[in-house]
Amino acid sequence: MQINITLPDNSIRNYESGVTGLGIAQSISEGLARVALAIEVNGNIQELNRTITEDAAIRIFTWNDDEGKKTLWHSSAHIMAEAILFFYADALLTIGPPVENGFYYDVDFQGKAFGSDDFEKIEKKFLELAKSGETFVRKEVSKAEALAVYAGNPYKTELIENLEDGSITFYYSGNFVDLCRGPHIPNSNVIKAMKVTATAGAYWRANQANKMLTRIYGISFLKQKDLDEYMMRIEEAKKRDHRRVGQELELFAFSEKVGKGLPLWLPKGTRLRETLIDFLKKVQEAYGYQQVVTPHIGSKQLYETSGHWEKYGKDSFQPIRTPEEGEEFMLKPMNCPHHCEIFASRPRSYKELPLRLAEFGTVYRYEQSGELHGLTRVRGFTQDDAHIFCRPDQVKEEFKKVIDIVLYIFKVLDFKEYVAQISLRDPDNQTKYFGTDEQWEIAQNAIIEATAEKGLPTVTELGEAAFYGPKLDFMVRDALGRKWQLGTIQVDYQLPNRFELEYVGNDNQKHRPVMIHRAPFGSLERFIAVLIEHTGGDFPLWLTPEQVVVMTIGEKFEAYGHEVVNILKNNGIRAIIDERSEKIGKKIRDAEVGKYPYMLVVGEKEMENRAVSVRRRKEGDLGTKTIAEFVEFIQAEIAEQLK
RNA sequence: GCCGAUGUAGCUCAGUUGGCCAGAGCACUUGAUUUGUAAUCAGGGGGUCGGGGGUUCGAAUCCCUCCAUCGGCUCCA
Repeated sequence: MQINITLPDNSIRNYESGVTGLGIAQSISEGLARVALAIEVNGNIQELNRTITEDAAIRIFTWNDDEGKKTLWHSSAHIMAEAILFFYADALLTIGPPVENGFYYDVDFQGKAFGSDDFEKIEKKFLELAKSGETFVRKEVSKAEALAVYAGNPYKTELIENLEDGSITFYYSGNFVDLCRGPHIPNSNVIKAMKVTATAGAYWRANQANKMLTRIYGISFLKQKDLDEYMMRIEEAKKRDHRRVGQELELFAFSEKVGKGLPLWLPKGTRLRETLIDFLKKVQEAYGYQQVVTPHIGSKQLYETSGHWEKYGKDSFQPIRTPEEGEEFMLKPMNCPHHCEIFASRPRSYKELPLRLAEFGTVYRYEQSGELHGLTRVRGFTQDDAHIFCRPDQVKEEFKKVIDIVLYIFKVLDFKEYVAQISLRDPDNQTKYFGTDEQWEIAQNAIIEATAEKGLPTVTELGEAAFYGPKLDFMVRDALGRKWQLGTIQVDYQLPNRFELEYVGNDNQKHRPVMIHRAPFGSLERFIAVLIEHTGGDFPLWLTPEQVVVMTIGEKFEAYGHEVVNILKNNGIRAIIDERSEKIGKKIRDAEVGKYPYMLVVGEKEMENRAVSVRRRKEGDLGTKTIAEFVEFIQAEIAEQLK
């Protein structure tokens, strides 16, 4: 019998019923057959060696497709598990999926230690097994059979019990068998390079109450060269790590004496911070925001009113007490309750809405010690926070304006690789949220509509909402590909209720405002960390801590050098002088390494002509300009960046 | 918080079959040099070897414990 196979280009080919994916690949080209890893048949990804007996639309996947990589890595997880069992026969296997960069297998070593010493022997065994040319053979088994095979393994038993009888499959490869849905690559011998990259603890089923397993991460490739390139990329990325660059450029530091997770901002880092703050203040002023300032602590009662105490009391620094009266105060974990009280400080009219209160508010949160990470996860940080109090009918419009601010900021900073994520509540677990279904419905729709009307591409995540409302988060990746949340915009009907906020409408009746929480950077600390990693510390001219280094040729020109610096400073340009008795080559090298954008060399001929020799970092000598020309030149460049 | 790893000068790192006063480069400092577009030369200071405890005639090196950091997990208002 003949069947019709539809290829991705919509062309149709005829095959004998029972043809395999590999057969189809071979009929298209031998080259394709050699690199084919998996096939999609009517939407289901499966092995190339499975037969196809009816008309189908297919796609063949290779290393160049995510599906191909995933299949290869999934198969690699099996081979790694086989290698692990070779050395640790008693180890209990659990799950071994592919991930973004490679794969892992979670193993219960039953008390035996597995450490970095094991990496090499696993890699060696892995390559040996791969080379032996194992095929992956699929077998359907009954639930009873499956349970019998895994009688001694509570993890697999638990997995099997949650599966439908009749849908359970095992995969045999070499001497190894694993409960697995598949699919797998045709033959393990295509894998030529593999590395065990890390081990980590991981809770069974991601639940802290369960036993901690040993997660072994690995990555595999079809070519040794690809592995080498991958390792090189990781090394390059590490050079951009904000913790390293921040130390090298003297932006911030940590001190054990001060406490972990509490960054100290050094002068240059502070200058960067202040520049960002000034920039954002100007933008926000243009959008009708008003700056406010509130204290770093607030009475515990404030947070009982807001609900934060109930929800996050355990995750906060514990309240501090006044010595005489025993009043309890909390280090503020949020600015919003304070801002609610500013709203409530006098009667409000509908005419003053939307009221937009902004504050660069420093907050303190208890983060688990193992979770602290450079500037991206700290215990004390400053939010570029603001709260918009508005009428319910203004929510969508205000939300759109905030999106405009975020997108403008990202544009100026040349941030392109972000993901806008709509975080909605978990429909299966609504008890962890405050508020009525109706309010959630309205708020969620406002966000969905606002992003749609702005044409902002978004992804939607259920269960990621705040306890008081849904939000739109802007996610970015750091140098090593880890995801972090930066900006956030959140709609909140709860806090105005809890603080009984009211305004008088044009009907002379009292009404409840809606709040929008928003922070385009999220936290300055995290934002700067990501900025450092995206730029490698090579900040845009307008933002960099010191824009110009004036370097003197000899001590005769020091007075002139200082004069140049003063003129630059008077024109709002951040400049310093290097008047060490070093050769000009040394000064230039230090400035290049220190990432100062402009170097101005001043010597005899410059002094005579009231000029400077301009050198742009990474580009080299740009020739001579008068001081006035240079001021105009650099100001034009800065203005262009802020457009 | 949990699992694993790491911790030698301000920074990057040498230094294990346990054994001379613990080393280098950069940085810092002093002196000489006054320099023309990516590293001038010579001297000097600086380390409770993360903290504490133990084993030993003897510990940076072996053991225990605490702390910090790193990679994950969990969490993230």
